[in-house]
Amino acid sequence: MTRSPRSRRLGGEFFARSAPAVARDLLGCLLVHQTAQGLCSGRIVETEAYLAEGDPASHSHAGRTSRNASMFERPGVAYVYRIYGVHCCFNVSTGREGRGEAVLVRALEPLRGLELQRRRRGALDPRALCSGPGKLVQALGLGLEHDGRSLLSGPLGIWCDDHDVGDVEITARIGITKARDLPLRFVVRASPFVSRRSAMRAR
DNA sequence: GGAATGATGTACT
DNA sequence: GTACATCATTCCG
Repeated sequence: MTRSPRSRRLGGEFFARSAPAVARDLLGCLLVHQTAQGLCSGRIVETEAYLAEGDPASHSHAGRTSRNASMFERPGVAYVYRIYGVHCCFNVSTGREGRGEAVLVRALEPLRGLELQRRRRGALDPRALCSGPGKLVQALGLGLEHDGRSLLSGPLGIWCDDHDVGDVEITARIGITKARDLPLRFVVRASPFVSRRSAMRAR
């Protein structure tokens, strides 16, 4: 696997596009988090788009609330929420400010800070470190305190190094009960680091 | 005030 | 494949 020497931080214009476009283009980009413990990063291999309209599965579907407020923030702001009382999921707001769109990052290929990531998650196979939305949040040291923080500057950000991800598979989203049929999940087909659950379900 | 519900992960059969 | 931990948010009365 090659790494380009040049990488650039994604700016507001990248996230200002529609959620599906952002979700697709985030594949291959690097999610990076710098803490006092060290720097951790991973290459994004699985995302899901959640829309502002016509998407009952989106947290913004019923309008703006205190929980989902970050989805309505300027594009490039983190939306982090707790799920099942146990885990947290990491999203980025997209589209026009106030619209209520976001992209959920579901899986990473761990890159830098592997030791620290293992410590946070327990001694594990690299494929088990970030292969799920709750896992990657834990591995990178993210949490609810990052909700509402901008990714455009500061210790948490997304970088692009023009890595070629190859074939992208587009499927239905995982783990939702509404709008199960919308093709809004984007997966790097060749990656062994994606979440394991299948999008295919009998209906 | 009370109850239902999850964009999950892990362990176990 | 199924069971369940665990709690903030949301919705209803």
